[in-house]
Amino acid sequence: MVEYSSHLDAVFHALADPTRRAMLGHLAARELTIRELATPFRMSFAGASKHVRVLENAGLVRRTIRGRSHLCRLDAARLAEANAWLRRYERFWSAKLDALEALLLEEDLAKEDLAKKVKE
Amino acid sequence: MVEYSSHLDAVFHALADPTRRAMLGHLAARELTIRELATPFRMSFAGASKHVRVLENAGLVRRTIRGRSHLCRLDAARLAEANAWLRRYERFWSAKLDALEALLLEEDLAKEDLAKKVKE
DNA sequence: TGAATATTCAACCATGTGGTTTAGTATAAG
DNA sequence: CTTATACTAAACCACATGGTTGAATATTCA
Repeated sequence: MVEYSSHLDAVFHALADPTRRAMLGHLAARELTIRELATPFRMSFAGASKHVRVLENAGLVRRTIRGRSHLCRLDAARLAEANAWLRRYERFWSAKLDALEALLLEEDLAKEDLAKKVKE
Repeated sequence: MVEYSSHLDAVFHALADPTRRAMLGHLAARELTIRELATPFRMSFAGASKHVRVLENAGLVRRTIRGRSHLCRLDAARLAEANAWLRRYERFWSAKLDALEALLLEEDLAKEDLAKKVKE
């Protein structure tokens, strides 16, 4: 097991993987079992289970064992810590906030286009 | 060199190391050369230089070569992107639960899943 | 010119990471 | 009791990471 000197090490490491970020996204909707978390991904169940463990070790996910199922729920406290760290640099980007908002808007529009494409 | 599917992969990975976070902290005060960035740390100069490279590849630092010195400055745009990602979970740590925000988050997640499907 | 400085590059090492497969442990259901 | 389900554990693999050292390159200074 890796020892982290700061929560931020573990949290940012956990967030640096798209599978794990997507898992957090799904947990934002509701609590999910390991199997439910694993299903959307094209990887072995054991592999997905290891990703959940990384999220759990980073304190981003809490697990409740209920019978043979492990129910996972999001715990956002560590996300708040990461956000607090990032916000210390806010003055460096707030000057260009309009540009960022424009960029995010464009990304949203791109996603909408993708949604349209899939429907077709 | 690692290929990242999203900026967030590279940015969060860069932030997951305390040396690199400290370097960003120093760059928040003023522009610094590689040597100035390296000095505070108990590691070889080449080692520190590699950390700067990671920050640069993540788009967090811009380099200007000036004679034999490489001047580095913070570029916060990618930090803003990371912050924007984190803030989508804000409702989970800020007590106020805004129904509209929750709805928007769920919509965003649906779009992301679609984007992933299209990539595959 | 020659020496010192600032930096990268290349090779190397130990350990970490994301992934797999196979086996093992509980628990639930027939 | 037996079988299916949910999950972890362990062993393994290829490759990335963080670190080192030593040599190479470019620039400045005396």
